[in-house]
Amino acid sequence: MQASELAKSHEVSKDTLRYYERTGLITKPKRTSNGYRIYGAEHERQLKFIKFAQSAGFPLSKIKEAIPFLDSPQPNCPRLKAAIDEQLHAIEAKMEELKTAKSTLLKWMKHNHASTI
Amino acid sequence: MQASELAKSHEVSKDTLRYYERTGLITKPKRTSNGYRIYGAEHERQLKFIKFAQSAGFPLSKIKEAIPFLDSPQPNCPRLKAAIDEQLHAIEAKMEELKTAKSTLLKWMKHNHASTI
DNA sequence: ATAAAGTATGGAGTAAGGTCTACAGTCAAG
DNA sequence: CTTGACTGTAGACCTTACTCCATACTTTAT
Repeated sequence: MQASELAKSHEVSKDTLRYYERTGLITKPKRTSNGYRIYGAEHERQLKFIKFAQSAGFPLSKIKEAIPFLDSPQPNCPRLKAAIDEQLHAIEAKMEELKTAKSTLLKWMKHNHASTI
Repeated sequence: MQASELAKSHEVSKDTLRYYERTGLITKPKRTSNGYRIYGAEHERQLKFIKFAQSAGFPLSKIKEAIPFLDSPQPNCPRLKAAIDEQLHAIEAKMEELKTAKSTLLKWMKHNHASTI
């Protein structure tokens, strides 16, 4: 698979693919004799994971740490488990924050002036 | 009130105060004869508002637009109301996203490998 | 054969929200 | 009167996650 095909099917730009490669988020693809990158199923898995993890709020730096475990031989990696756990807590915290923000906005909406804050 | 007092009491750095002033987020404070800034209750209100609005997810650019209405003579500003409404929707959307991310993480936690994604 | 489209490279630029540096004037204490 | 803490300035730098640029080679289509 060439760059543009992978890019299109995963809704990223070719630049982003190169960026992910540079920063070690995805593994370096093999090249054709002319130097063109050849991507495979491995890269699709990685991209899928990256997109999910991003939507779950992980920064790329954290995602990068997890990538090696993606096709890990040991399925019950405790480090990965810990990372997930940590992120679950982060998500809960963020949801609490949003709830608070929401109720403050609602209160403010009613009174409609800053002293409510 | 001098810079460091305001900075400390509102948990921002003096640099941030200067940054906010430069970018028009807070009003320019008067100066003593030697050039030192003198902050007042006005600035405290502004900082309080900025911090709240940030926690509600507003970017500084949006916050800046709202600052003039903070002590607005018209209490029912429709533009402000619209902005709040918009942000409320953004918050709801974000919460939905988080819920999805959370349930995916939980599923993943059970199966504990990437194919779950 | 030639042009359009695809790929490659290193490096610069962007946006947001600060943070830091270097240099200088000012004020309170010993 | 000097030392140290505080204040000021302009402007460079930081982090994150890209995005764009100039330039150049290859492949595909007409």
